[in-house]
Amino acid sequence: MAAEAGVSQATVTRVFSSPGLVAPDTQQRVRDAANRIGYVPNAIARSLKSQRTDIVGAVVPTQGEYWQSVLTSFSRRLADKGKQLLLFSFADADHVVDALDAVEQYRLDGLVLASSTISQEHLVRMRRPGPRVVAFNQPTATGLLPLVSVDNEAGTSALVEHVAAQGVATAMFVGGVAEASTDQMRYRGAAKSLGDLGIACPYIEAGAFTYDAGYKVASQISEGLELPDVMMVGSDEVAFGVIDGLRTAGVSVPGDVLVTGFDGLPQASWAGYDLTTLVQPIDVLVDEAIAMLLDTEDPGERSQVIPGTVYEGRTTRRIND
Amino acid sequence: MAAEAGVSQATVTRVFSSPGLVAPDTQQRVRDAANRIGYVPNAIARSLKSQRTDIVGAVVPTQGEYWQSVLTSFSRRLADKGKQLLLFSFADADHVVDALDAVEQYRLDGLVLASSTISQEHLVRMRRPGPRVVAFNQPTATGLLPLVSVDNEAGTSALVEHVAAQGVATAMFVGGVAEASTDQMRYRGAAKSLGDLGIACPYIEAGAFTYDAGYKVASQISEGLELPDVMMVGSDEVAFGVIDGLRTAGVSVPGDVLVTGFDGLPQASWAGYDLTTLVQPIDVLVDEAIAMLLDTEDPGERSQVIPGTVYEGRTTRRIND
DNA sequence: TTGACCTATGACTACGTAGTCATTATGTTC
DNA sequence: GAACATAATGACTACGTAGTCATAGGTCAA
Repeated sequence: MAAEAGVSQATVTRVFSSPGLVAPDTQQRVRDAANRIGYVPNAIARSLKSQRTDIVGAVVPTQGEYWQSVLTSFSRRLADKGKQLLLFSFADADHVVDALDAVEQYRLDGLVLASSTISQEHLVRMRRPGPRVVAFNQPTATGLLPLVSVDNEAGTSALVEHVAAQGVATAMFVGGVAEASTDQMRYRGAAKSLGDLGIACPYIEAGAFTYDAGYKVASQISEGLELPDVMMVGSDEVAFGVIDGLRTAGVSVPGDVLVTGFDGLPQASWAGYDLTTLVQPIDVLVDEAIAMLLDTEDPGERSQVIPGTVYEGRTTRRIND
Repeated sequence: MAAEAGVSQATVTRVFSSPGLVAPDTQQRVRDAANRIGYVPNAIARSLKSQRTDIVGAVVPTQGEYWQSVLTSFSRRLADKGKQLLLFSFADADHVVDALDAVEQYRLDGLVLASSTISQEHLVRMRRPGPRVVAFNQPTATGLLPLVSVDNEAGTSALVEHVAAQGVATAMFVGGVAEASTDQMRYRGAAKSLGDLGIACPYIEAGAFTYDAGYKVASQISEGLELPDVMMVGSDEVAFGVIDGLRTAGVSVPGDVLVTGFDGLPQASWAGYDLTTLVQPIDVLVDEAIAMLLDTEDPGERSQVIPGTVYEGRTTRRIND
């Protein structure tokens, strides 16, 4: 390439990385030559030399509407900053290790660990010098890694407050996976706030954060016939299943049972469900996470817990109009 | 690192890339040293030298349930093969160029162009020596790039066949974006097959491949009061909006109008919708695309058009039981 | 015992860039 | 016009690996 343009390699580099240092006509000569032979700067070589890849890694589970929207948000925000997103996904917890192994080989500018099912052991392992690491919506990481999370506990509390205003006497919490730290926080917020009102809140585990799991649980519960006034579900996706399960069993939502979700997925506001839920400000969370990864100023291991907002849908509206 | 283990750099490399060539005890010595000082092979340097990154790029729009599931599928399949996925996403067509620019700098092992809105001009630009490129579900690319796609035209034909069996006299096609090549193919299949039955099929453009666009269109149409027997919608996501829009306006689906979708999203089989749709075998499409990218054997610019299957949901069931 | 052969390892170079330093040409000041 | 600052460029090296070639020792059969 340098030969083609009749200049030194150093000048070629300058044209593409600091054009201000090269005379206009030389610059033109180099660019012409580049177009002629299809030269494009090699990001791999640049990364090797500069020790910066301009790539941020994300370890994310392959399933779940919520994670997909988080991923989308990350991708978009990073693109705005000229960074790329390298995706390490894993189907089940066993494969997390594979993903983490791969992560270390690439010298990423930063790494996002998003998933409520990464074990503490694995989290600790990522606490090392080198690229910044941020845990995303993963309360387990508290104290182990810098963390960005929605305020799960306050979230379900706020939902309880809203639901209580509709007048309820009995309640139930439908979680996804009991081991998940988000699930625990959300249940705690609900149980505590309901307890303050003198309402008990049994925990039922759906078994997964999926529509099917919610559907199945709702079917079983509606067979048992002891329906509570409100079912607080740990995630929107599960809540959709719960609603459909109840309705299929002939139970009216919100006529017979109120239902709340958590996450604020786009589908929550779809007319078919119009689910009352705690909306996570995903873009805010993501921006915060990116800032923590890339801000060279502040190397502090601060963590951020950001509040969500309650979306009041039809699934908690007592008076049908 | 070599010094720490008391061996040459070449031996260190061998331990991590071709362990068979190193004596067991030497190997142990190297691994111990690596653990001691936290050494991990540098994928950047390896890529520079070997001219292989083990990374496949994907240019995908940031929005749309369908693309998200495609992305998920790619990520998972690639991980199985020890490859990583570098995500280049773009919000609107203007940003595609930025993504393509970035793509060229990284020497990727392959590139997937997934989006029905990348212009032919941009597609042609990617026709260059170097990494393999595959267009995904993007009929525009026919003849320009190797293509993997579901058979859009045959898909809507199959849907017509199913719908016709329910007995319909009038029809309508609700597309997302008229310029999108997938939209065109799908409409063509529907119009042709309906035409064979002597049924006209006007095209209505929702304006976007979104729930909201579908909802809005359905609201407007139901105000006009000239509802057809069946509304064939160009994508599931739009179809959900159409269904909710109709139902909100007091129109029964499938009582008054039958509705079909296209894509086969997970939500299609949710009890709330149970949408009749053309299910794309995404994993098959993705596997095929990956094979085309990575198979060193067959350098042919073959293209693959893969048939989908009709899922018969409640939205086309005439007799309510 | 000797040559053929295999195993385990080291020495060396290239991959394409960025950064440091050196060099030359071009002004600029008194 | 001498001394000096500035702009534009080249030469050179290191980043960490993979692949090629060379070397040292060991095994085996004739």
